[in-house]
Amino acid sequence: MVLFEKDISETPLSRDLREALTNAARPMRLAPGETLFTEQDEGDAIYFVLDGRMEISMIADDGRKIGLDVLSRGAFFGEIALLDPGPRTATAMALEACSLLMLNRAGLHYVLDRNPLLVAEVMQLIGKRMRYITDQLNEQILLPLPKRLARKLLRLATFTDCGTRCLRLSHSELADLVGASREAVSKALSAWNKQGLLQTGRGSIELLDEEALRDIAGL
Amino acid sequence: MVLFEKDISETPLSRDLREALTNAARPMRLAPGETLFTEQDEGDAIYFVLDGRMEISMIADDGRKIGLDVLSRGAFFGEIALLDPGPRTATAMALEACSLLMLNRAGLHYVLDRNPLLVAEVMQLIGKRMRYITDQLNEQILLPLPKRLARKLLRLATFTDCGTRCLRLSHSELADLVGASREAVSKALSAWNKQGLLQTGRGSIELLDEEALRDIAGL
DNA sequence: AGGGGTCTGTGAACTGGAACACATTTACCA
DNA sequence: TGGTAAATGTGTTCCAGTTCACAGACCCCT
Repeated sequence: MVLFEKDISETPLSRDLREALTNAARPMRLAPGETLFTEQDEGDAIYFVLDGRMEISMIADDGRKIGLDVLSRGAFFGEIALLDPGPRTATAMALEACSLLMLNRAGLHYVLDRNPLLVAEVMQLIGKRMRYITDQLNEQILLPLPKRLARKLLRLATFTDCGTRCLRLSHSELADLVGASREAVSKALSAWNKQGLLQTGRGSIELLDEEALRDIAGL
Repeated sequence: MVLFEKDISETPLSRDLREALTNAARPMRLAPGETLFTEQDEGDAIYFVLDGRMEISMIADDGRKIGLDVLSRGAFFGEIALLDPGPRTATAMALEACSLLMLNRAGLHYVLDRNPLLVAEVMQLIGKRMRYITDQLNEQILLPLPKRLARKLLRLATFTDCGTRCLRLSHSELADLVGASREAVSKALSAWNKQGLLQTGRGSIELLDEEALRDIAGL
């Protein structure tokens, strides 16, 4: 599929669902830079991220790449082709070494047949994903670049060992994710850098003043 | 939810599903201009359009309206709150007198409990809807106004009694639907009018040269 | 008939962000 | 320890599309 929620683990799966899925799913690993699938590929599996970061993106006709999301532990992706047989709608690539859990359609139905009570929970998960996608749609269309960027930063930042929140992405990756040019992103970031809202470094950004960023984001 | 497919009837529901839903659902009518629900409303029902046209839209913080779709016979909407309890993500209003079929969450589960074989079909329908939404997301972000507009025209045009394809929407409604200003839409339409691709009239547009439009749309 | 309201056409000015064009800086590795 | 590629900073130009500002056109209503 397409747009993803980092915090699947914050709205955790029920113990039952988690166990059922884990039993039916197959673990797998990807090397850094490895492509799992591409738009138009056939495939009917959903994947859960156990470790590492996966990048989901689409390639436009003119070659432009749109990053849809960067997923880490707890997130899932690939649900569209799982539910509706047909080509994948996006490309999934490992930004770093990743460990995934893979469940294909047969596996899903195996689980649900044996455990009909889980149907409702799965449907709710899907509903949540649809909510998320429509939110993205809005933001992309309605919000000006600074807001979109601030939101992405807040969404994607993860806690480091030293307690600060930061993210490891280049300006151009970030630009893909917010649907803007690399230059525009650079300009915004260096402005915020000067104002002390964040600290940019080659390939990484550390959030210093989340409050102010949230403010810019309109949250 | 959000973005809808006119052609649910082209990918028809199975006879079984259709019957099951019809039995569990409740028919209802809306007067022209009547609002069925608004963003933030509570509600857990999905609706099927039997007759008339429903407009689905979202209101941005700044008051701007984004039209998401205009649905007629065969389409459904409201599936997000059906699957995931929570506020509605869009507003549904009747453009004209409408006749709908309403099915709430309890109804859905009633149907699926009694008829587990339908689970797979329902999931596939949802998957299709997700495909559709992500397509829209792309188009909105990637395509320039003329392409978006031409696609909308082709998508929304319906056959009239005299065999031509036309649509009954004002320029500003159309502008909302393609995420552009009324003026920009007017300019494009009157240019195409002059070139003979279509025939504009107060509140209606008749497609004359679908081939050329498809070409502009990049299809 | 007339008159307000909603549509539609079309200009002119403005603007966010893209595209282009470089100058630096930094990492890394041969 | 240079050398090269990637990542960044910043300015300039350009353009699609918005906003603003009107002028007709058409519609319905009393």
